[in-house]
Amino acid sequence: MEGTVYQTPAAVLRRGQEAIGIPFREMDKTGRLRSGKGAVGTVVEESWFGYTPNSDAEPDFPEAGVELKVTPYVRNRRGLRAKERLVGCLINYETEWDKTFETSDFCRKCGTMLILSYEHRPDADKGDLFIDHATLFRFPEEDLAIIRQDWETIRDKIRAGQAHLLTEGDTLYLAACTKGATAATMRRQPFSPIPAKQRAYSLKPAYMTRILNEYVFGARRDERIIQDWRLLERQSFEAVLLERLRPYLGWTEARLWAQFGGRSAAKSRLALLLGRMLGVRGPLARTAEFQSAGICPKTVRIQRSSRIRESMSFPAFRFSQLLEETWETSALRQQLEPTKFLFVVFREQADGQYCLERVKLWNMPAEDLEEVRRVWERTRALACGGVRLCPDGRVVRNNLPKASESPVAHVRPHGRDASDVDVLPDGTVLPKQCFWLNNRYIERILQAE
DNA sequence: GCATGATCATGC
DNA sequence: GCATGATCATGC
Repeated sequence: MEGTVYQTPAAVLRRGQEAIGIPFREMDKTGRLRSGKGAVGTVVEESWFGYTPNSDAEPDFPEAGVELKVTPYVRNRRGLRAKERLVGCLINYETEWDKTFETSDFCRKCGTMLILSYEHRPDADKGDLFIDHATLFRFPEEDLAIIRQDWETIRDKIRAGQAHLLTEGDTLYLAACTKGATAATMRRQPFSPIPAKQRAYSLKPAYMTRILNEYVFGARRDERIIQDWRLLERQSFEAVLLERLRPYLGWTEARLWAQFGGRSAAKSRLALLLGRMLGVRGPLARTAEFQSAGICPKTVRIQRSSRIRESMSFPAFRFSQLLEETWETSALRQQLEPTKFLFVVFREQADGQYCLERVKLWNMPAEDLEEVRRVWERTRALACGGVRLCPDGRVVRNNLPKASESPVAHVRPHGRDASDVDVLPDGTVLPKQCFWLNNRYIERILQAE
């Protein structure tokens, strides 16, 4: 309470446990919820623990060495999912480059956290929500190995004078997310004159989802690709993946199926094979590492002509939803920015068979994400009465952004068929659409080394 | 050969 | 039944 000094982690935990089940309305002594100012996290800090919120590099309870995190989750038909990333502390470009992981601001601040979880229900009044679990959390060694590599990736980019090129997709669990009133909040960086966006250490939504499921709610552990985390002391996660796959490079699809047994005609069959090659029994996307890092496998077939025939689709959007979003909150940005894509590349041989050529872990560079943003903004602008439809033989042409108009992305239909439609605010009916990454763009990514 | 619109096949 | 990842088909 007011003035209470919590000396030990156990004392902080005890106070956290006492908060379970109390509606935020009852907890709130300063009327924050009523005024709409400040999130529930602030209410818990101020009214329940009795201290002033800070975002500096010290943990919230310095004597106990514990940082407090109040974090929401949502339930859907597929279970429980973190509602948002968990933000730690600001990244001080001027000082962090000179540290080790152990002495970093992130480690000092978030090495031990008290995680208070609550279910976010969109239609409920915030005051009715309440904390349901209090968990003292330290990163398990196997996660820490990946987080340390992530931290080093961020530090190395600062050292290389590339803080302005940081993006969430650079890393697996720990990310450098933009932070500030606007993304335009700029900071100086020590090794380049170019100003960089202010960023904070954060745990990605996908990793938070696993923390909640596995460590807070005690769900069954997900299958691991890497059994022995000590491997990660010497090699990056990517290097371990590549090493496991090396024996199968050059194999045809038929030979791979012969090796692993079974067969599938599914369009995702190449991704299935990838799971077998990595020695995973269940779906690859369900493994702890892929799940936590939000790695998105994409199979790519390169034709004899060196061309990739198909562009890469994303889930269909609805124009009504597009108009409600800002770029910062948009589904498209969320699908791209924190995501690592695992390209599984098969190349067509002279006999027409496709052979595994390589795999590549990739995330979209910041400047290309900006180009996607322009395409997104043009689409959004057109949605307000600007879409023109023009029947042409058996197809209906439109004026949405085309592949020929951007080096990176375009918009195209993506429904079950022509009867699978969406409606514009002005009542115009057109086939469901989605954003695509241009096949030319994917070719460029895979050509670059 | 390529861009664009249209549709397929699977898994949940 | 539907969303999703992936591929097909037409016309220039």
